[in-house]
Amino acid sequence: MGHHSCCNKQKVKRGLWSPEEDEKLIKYITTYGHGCWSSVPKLAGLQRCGKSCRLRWINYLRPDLKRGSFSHQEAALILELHSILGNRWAQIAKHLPGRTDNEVKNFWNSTMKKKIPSHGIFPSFPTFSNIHTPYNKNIGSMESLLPINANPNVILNFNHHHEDQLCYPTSSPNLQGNFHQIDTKVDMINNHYNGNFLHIQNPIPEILQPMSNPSPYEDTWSLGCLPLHLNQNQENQISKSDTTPLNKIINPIELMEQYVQCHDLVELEATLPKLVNDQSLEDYAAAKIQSYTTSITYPQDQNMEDNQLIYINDALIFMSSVSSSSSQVVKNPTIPLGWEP
DNA sequence: AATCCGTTCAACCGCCGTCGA
DNA sequence: TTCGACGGCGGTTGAACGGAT
Repeated sequence: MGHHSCCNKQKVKRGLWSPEEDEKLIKYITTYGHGCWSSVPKLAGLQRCGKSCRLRWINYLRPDLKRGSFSHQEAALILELHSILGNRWAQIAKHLPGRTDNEVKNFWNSTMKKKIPSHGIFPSFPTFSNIHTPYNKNIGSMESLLPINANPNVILNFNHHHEDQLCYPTSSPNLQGNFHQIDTKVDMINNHYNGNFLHIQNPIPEILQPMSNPSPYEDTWSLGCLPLHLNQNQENQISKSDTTPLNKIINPIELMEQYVQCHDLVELEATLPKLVNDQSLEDYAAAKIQSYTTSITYPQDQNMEDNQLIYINDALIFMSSVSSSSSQVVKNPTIPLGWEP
């Protein structure tokens, strides 16, 4: 187990920091600044390695840190950003004033991840965390592009009208926006893989638009849906993964491919922005979450706050409905018990 | 009161990218 | 161009804590 070079030269203390050590570090940094971290321990009179000092300062002692639990708005923002950026905690934390990457990561792993149904129905909002893209070095094969069940926005609807038909939830403006966003993500993936995947029209093709315009909540996940028929392979794949009708969710990429095959879509590359590098993704993410950040910074903006709460409500309601395998339509959404940040 | 067990989160580890000699 | 120092990041660990039994 090799230690960082600065730790090898001297005997360093490890483990939890004592109040005395904290005091020394605070005193030194507020007086002189950290400069070169490797020299901080010696100059501050600490038996720690520079890296440990840096971590302690950044994650715990910095005066601008916001302590305490995460707000609904912050949780919503993390959810959204994670769907865009994957496990890039430092990037996510940049949009959360006073929060550190470590804090966001811990919050995700201990609170949010846990509350997402563990039976694989839907690990998170559509995420890049298991996609090998220029933005995320994590993985693997094209098979892992998006796991079956990964997309809450594409579900099989088993209500009275459309049994065995695949439906997009379409009526919630917030989710509509989210779905639109997925289109762009898919296009980003397409671009990265030299257009091997379909290209999707933007705006969304008419057939994917709401079939009616019901109230924002009432029919979010069960009505106003578009029937799409599955081939035998998809049916088999779904039936292997889950036996609960409402929980049937399929790979959105496959769905889109099938959609294109069925409707002979013409490629409309020019209609979508080309987001192929890190900066583009950052810009995209920044634009996408601007309203959230604004509201966090200026919580008195009630409209913004409402929008965020509606957004997280949508997300949480869906998670709740999926995990409970209930086909009941949620008419008066509230954050389910235990989902408070 | 003692023990067990699950959760949280501070801290560590190892890897990677950058920079300067 | 190479190499070492360093900062930054994400994944993981384990101590501390709290609730259940």
